[in-house]
Amino acid sequence: MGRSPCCDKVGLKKGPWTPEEDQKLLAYIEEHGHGSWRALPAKAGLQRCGKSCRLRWTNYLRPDIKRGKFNLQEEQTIIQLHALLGNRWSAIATHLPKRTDNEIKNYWNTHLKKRLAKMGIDPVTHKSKNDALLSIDGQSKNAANLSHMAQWESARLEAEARLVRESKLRSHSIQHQLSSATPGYFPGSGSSPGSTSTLAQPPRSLDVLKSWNDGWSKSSEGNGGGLNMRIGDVLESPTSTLTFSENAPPVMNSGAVGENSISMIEFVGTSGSTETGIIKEEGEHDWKSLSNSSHLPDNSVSLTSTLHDMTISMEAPWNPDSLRANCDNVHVGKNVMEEGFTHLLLSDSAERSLSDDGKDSDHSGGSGSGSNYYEDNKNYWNSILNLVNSSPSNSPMF
DNA sequence: AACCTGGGCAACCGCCGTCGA
DNA sequence: CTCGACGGCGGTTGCCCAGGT
Repeated sequence: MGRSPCCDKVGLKKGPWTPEEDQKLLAYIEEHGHGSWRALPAKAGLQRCGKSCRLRWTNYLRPDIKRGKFNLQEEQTIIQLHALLGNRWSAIATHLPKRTDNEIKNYWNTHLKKRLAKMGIDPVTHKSKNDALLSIDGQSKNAANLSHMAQWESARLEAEARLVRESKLRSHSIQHQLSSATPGYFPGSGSSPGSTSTLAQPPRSLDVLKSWNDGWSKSSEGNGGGLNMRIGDVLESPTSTLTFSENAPPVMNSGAVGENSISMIEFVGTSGSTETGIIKEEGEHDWKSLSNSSHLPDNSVSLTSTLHDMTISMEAPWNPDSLRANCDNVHVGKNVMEEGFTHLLLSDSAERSLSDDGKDSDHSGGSGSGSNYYEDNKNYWNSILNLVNSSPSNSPMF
């Protein structure tokens, strides 16, 4: 704070880069590596600030960047990871190694966000907007929301742990590469240094973990009873850390859980409501064609990503270490990635789409489709967990 | 042909976390 | 422990261009 902007210096150029500038930057980095970004412009003969050079390099000039249209799988990955991680573009970018966080962010803001909105899905919460209109009794609502929160955070914990592990691995491998490559740039290396944010980058934070712990610590002091958490706080910001009300501990079914421990969340579904959005958009050929080609009765495809209607069973205390170990044991097959994802996101969820008359079905009482819905939900989120637990390099989609 | 408008994207801005002196 | 330098991140801006009027 109070620090002067890096480009305050008079004479430094701003705005679009010229081919000559690109060439200078490229040539310098290829020869010397970027080293200190602040010192680079002078050495490379550029009238730019170091930050501008870094951005130009990471977002445009880097040789391992894949440009052009996002394919369907990339879109799905972005959507699902966004559901987990929120606007943490760099984290999302780690699963799309050839895409920059900036590119993903732009694509989200200009395409995917609008698409989800048109489908009736809140792009922030990834919930159907119809949810807000459904009225259910207070307790079940609280329970559902608590479950929502718990599952959400569980998935995010997994993702966070995954990032920790990946960054460690990357740091390790990069140390190896450093011995044989120019600093800061590894031309021709088989495995790219990753996206913008993956270059030996430590995870940004484990704020979720911390919050969870904090919340749980608080809860241990509380009555451990009701479902009184502040729903809005939890639900409205997938990117935020958790907020627990003073007297409203998250409810864990299990008995005592030690301080600083986290209870394992298990996806145990119940019947419940259906929240859907319907894709009926002209011109969304990829999505639409998929729906047509599969076993769908019509063009209606619902994209259900809710976390409702799950109950959680807190079975055993766990901690970040156990979580990490748990992640290590997860192996995701190619089929899961290729079929499960597409299927779950586009086809599977379509089976619970709304009817064309737009009338939402009433599932509050747990209709006969509830168990299927539960299965779908479980599979959906398991697939996301699989995604975040799979190494990008292992993923067949890359 | 000229003008308007909206979409897409590169780049900038400001804040934050980390690290070393 | 403090402070400054630095890099990274997410939000936002503004330019460019294509399509419409």
